[in-house]
Amino acid sequence: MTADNNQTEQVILTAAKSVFMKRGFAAARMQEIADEAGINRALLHYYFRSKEKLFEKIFSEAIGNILPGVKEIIDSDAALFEKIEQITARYIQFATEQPYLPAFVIQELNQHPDKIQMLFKESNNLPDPRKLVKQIDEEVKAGNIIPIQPAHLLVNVIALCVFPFVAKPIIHLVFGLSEEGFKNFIQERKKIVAQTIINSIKKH
Amino acid sequence: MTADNNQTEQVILTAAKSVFMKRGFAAARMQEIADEAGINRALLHYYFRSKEKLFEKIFSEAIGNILPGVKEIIDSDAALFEKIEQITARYIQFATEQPYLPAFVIQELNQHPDKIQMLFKESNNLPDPRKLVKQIDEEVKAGNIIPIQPAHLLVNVIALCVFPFVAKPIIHLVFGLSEEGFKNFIQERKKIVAQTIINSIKKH
DNA sequence: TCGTTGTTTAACAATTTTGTTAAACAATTA
DNA sequence: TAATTGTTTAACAAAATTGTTAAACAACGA
Repeated sequence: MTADNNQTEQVILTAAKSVFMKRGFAAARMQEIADEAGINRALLHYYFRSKEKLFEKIFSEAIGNILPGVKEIIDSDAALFEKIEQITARYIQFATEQPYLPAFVIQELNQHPDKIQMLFKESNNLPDPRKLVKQIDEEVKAGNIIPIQPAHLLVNVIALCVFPFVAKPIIHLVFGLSEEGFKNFIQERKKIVAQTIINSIKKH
Repeated sequence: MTADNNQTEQVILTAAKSVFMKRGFAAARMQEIADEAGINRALLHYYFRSKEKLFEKIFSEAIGNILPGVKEIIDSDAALFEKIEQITARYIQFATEQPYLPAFVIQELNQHPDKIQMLFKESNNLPDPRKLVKQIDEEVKAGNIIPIQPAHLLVNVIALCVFPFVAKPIIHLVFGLSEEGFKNFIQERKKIVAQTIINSIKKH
């Protein structure tokens, strides 16, 4: 042997993640994964029997990566505006580190909703929005924010965080941004998203 | 012959659009398109030589369908808040009628940015945001709205409109919505998105 | 009625992709 | 040093998919 068991397994997983996220399941090629891992296809199947199995591992890992952080914030005892700031900061930071991930998850989710929903449920980290929903409802009743349905507020938060990553090529195209310009744009959003959301629900 | 030239061509295009949008280019199968069109694969190639050619036709048609409307609003002389209301209403209406389209465009755009950007440019309907950008800058200078960079404001608008369609399966999952419930949720957003955006830039 | 055009059927070629296998080899461990 | 485990090579089997072709047929217009 050249490297130990665990090391190549990790190399393969890293390569597989990269290729699956760039291409999506259907367009991903085992050969490309092998190349990117610096090994051959035979060894790929030696470690992970099939493309499907490899994919499931990657996908589970990916969502296991996002969900706990969101769950933690949602369940915390922080005040609403604070939570919004935490969620946006965390989400944008995360997507900055793994820019292909949101589009990848969404893509596969749209193509095999049932299968993917299973993987989500199996992860046992699906955030339960009920506590946060209640918190929002109470802020509304207390008159601290304008009346808004919690579901819409939450979708607004996630939308503003995630969408720019998903629509990156369009943003490049429409605003004529360079790679550098896009990075800068994203950094700005760390402040702007929370501010936008909070302004939108503050009482005037 | 059974139907005239133009009729089957249209039937094929409709089927192809449906399949490409559900599956994306890589996962779409010529057989499925033929089935959905109620014809056979041979005839598919008789009309459109290859999968690629068929795809390009579908994609060009799809963007040719979105862009003019947005362009029209952007270039109009309406006041800013009015424009925001028009854009959101139009966008959500459009995505309601073609719910797979946003995810589809985004997916292909992420997978072949160069090729797809070409198709966008060829369409000659790429909205030029400069006029709207100027309008926003002026509203800021006039003190009518809080200071915000136009690019962020525009991205916010599109994000709030489009994201729910792209993330439909997640929304179903997290909020436990039925198909009916989702439709309802979208209808609510027609009002909420414009309101959210306008609140977020109004002076307090 | 004849020719044209659209259409189906069925078979098939070509290509791509996934997955398997056997043989040889390398490095580590007992 | 011998057994084990990881790894490569290369060839190949199997399946899926795209694209082509020839033959027959149906409908319509000239």
